[in-house]
Amino acid sequence: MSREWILHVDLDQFIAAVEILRNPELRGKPVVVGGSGDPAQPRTVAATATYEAREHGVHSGMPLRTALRRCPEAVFLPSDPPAYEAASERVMAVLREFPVRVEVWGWDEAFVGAATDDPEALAAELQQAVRARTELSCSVGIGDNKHQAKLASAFAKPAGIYRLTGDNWAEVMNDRPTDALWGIGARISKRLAALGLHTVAQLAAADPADLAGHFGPTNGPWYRYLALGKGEAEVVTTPWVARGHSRETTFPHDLTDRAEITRHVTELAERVARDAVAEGRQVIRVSVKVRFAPFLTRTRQSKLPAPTTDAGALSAAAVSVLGRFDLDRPVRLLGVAVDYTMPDT
DNA sequence: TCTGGGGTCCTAGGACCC
DNA sequence: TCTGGGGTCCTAGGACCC
Repeated sequence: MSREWILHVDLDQFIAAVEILRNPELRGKPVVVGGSGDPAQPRTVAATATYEAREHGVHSGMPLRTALRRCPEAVFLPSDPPAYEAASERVMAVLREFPVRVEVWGWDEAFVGAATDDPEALAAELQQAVRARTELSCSVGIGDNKHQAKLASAFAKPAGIYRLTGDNWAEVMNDRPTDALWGIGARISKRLAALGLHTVAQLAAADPADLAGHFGPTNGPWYRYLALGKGEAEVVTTPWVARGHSRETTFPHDLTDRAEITRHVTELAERVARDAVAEGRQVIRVSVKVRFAPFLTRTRQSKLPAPTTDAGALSAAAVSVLGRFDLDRPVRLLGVAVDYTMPDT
């Protein structure tokens, strides 16, 4: 008797795997990918590191200069988003050939909805097809909903299959810390711990009204739902409509000259305008982000009088918003973000 | 370890209006 | 008149995720 399952397909070491596919000599070596690939460049971090590099204490998010210190023999490669995008599309195309529903969740992940009486067999077929057609390895999690399937794929790594459902949720998850849940990070986990809620089981047993008082009417009760193993179970196959778009730059060295800062904001706004035109979207709000040295981030935003994609109008708006900052400290990052008008609203 | 870039969603507070 | 309450819009910031 077949029923609905949610599978989470997670490509293993995706970025590194794509790089190794292009250059097989990298296989088995410590490889670090990030930025322009120059480990001497300050303020650049690793997007990913292979297991061989991780053995030296290198991990994603680590500054490249630190990675170089820890693993001088590592191969440093520049990040190449178009290559990852192309590889990702090949994988998603393989998944779509099955009689399933596919919801793409970033470059290296997808949720798959399927009616089957043997989800493990389907998972194995997906893995084999992806490997045969793209030479990429993936892990597959099986669940009643996206939350369970997502956690399950992490337990399946590398290249495995794992089932996490209401049947084994408590047994597998109850004693884990709250940040094991998908949607609870270090900050919330710490605040929960301060309330005496350290484990998933403790959070599941907490009073929803109490949680609402501490974390808001939506978030508080939602954290408890996560701890109970609940989650979204609908696989949406229609393409995602982006809410907005942004461009930002961290400068290798701080900016102090006002004219130079204004010039960079103008350029970022023009890039965002080109992106909006390319995506065929109208802009309704413009935000400017300034990160001051050493690491203080501030944003200012402004709703436009009317939707537009005009580069001149967007840069003028961004520069006007920039004028509301006190630029009395060195600047390490500038960003321009826009919100799009949404169809049917 | 001196901390990227690109997203999404939620919350809180003030303005404004009735 | 010195003062209520609700609804909505806008802004700034925080948290999370890949």
